[in-house]
Amino acid sequence: MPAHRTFKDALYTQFARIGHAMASAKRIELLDLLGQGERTVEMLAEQIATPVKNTSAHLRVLRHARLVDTRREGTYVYYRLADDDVLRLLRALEAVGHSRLADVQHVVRLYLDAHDELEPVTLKELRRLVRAGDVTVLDVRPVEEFNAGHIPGALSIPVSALKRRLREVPKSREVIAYCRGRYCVYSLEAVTLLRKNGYRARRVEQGLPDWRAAGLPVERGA
Amino acid sequence: MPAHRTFKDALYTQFARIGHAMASAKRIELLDLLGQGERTVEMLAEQIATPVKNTSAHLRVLRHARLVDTRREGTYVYYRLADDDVLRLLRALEAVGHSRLADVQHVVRLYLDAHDELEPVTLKELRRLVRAGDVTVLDVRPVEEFNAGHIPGALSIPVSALKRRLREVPKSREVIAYCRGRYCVYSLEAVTLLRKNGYRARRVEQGLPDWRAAGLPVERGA
DNA sequence: CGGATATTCTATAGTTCATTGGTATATGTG
DNA sequence: CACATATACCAATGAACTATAGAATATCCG
Repeated sequence: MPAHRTFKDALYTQFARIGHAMASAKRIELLDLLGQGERTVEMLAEQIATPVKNTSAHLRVLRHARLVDTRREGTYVYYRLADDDVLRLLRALEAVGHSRLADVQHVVRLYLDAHDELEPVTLKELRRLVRAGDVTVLDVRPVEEFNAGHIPGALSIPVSALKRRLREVPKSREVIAYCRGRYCVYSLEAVTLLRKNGYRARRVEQGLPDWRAAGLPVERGA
Repeated sequence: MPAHRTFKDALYTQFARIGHAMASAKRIELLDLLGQGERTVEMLAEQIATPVKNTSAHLRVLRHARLVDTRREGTYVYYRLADDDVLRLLRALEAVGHSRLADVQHVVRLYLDAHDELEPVTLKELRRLVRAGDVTVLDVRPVEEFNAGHIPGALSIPVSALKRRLREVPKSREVIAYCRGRYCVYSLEAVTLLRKNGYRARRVEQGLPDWRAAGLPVERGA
């Protein structure tokens, strides 16, 4: 076998390891969650609705492919994406899936677009609206995620509490809700609820990880 | 099971199909080759040193994931990347691999960097040099690839014929050799040969697909 | 139409992977 | 130090995948 063949095989085998790490639905979901910020195994297991044991095994595969890193704090192990390249890779994967796989479009249309007649707000537009200051930006993710980082000036009301805390949202201005990203349903539910109660409301198509990746400022804490 | 779980499972399963398509060394190599331009099954089989039968099977997986499309011409079937998003995905994968996998760095260093003491030329720099017009740009890929698209003004001498046709390269100016991309060894061999014969020569780190992807002009034909 | 070429489909054996039960390790607490 | 908690490792099983041989299809050419 010629030397350059050995080289190529070795090289592409390494790249294939990464492909393999992303060849499972649960693992992609894990990466997507970790795009939000670091999480413990337990939190991840709950969010992907999978036993801790399996989650741990999947995380091991991801760690082996060097897509995630860990940090220990007491008895908890926190996982996070290894670096920004990984998020870019994930987004590239989703872009291909979204544009090429008819099934993705079908699934998304079924669950998201159906409830979302109004054109969603783009990041660019959101940024402009935030600067102009004449909208209420509503972060509907769980409070911990809000605290870990959010769009400056955003109001935090998790979607689970929105109905109860509706009075905190001023009715005079348009509400722009955001959550984790393109495939997150929280902001969708929020917009549906708000409109039902007479608000003008739209959702942002992308999420906080994209806002951060675009180099826009992120605020921390309550 | 809650509805949103069904949705997520369906969605991430679709994305995992793409991951799976990229979970094999041969398939990534195929994608990399197709990044150069369209190819028949036979050509691809030869280049990845794999029986046509197996190559066809791998291509089927790629087609199923909608990463490649085909076109028939007589008895030949030409494969090509489905769209530019796929090339971006491939590059994102390589970027992660390159930055995160120690093995990749090791392999690359062994075969490429060792011969390449001089800093390789970046695309941006190459563009400037081309405009200034004081270098010879040398395309060392096979003639068919050159004809399918090349950097305007480039001289075409496949690396296999370079030794024999050395006199066609003017010695007065620096030579910048390019080929398929970061992991292509042609330009490396060319630079080694040129230097041995008293030329000032460097290689471009990226390749024609990257040049094209950057929106720079491509010339066709001989 | 018949033969030749390029490619794909079908079937199968060998291999790899996800899942899961059992067990081990690491850290904190009393 | 014993014990509880969170996580990781090991092993066995069944499912899924790869490589490959043989048959089938599609197209061209005369």
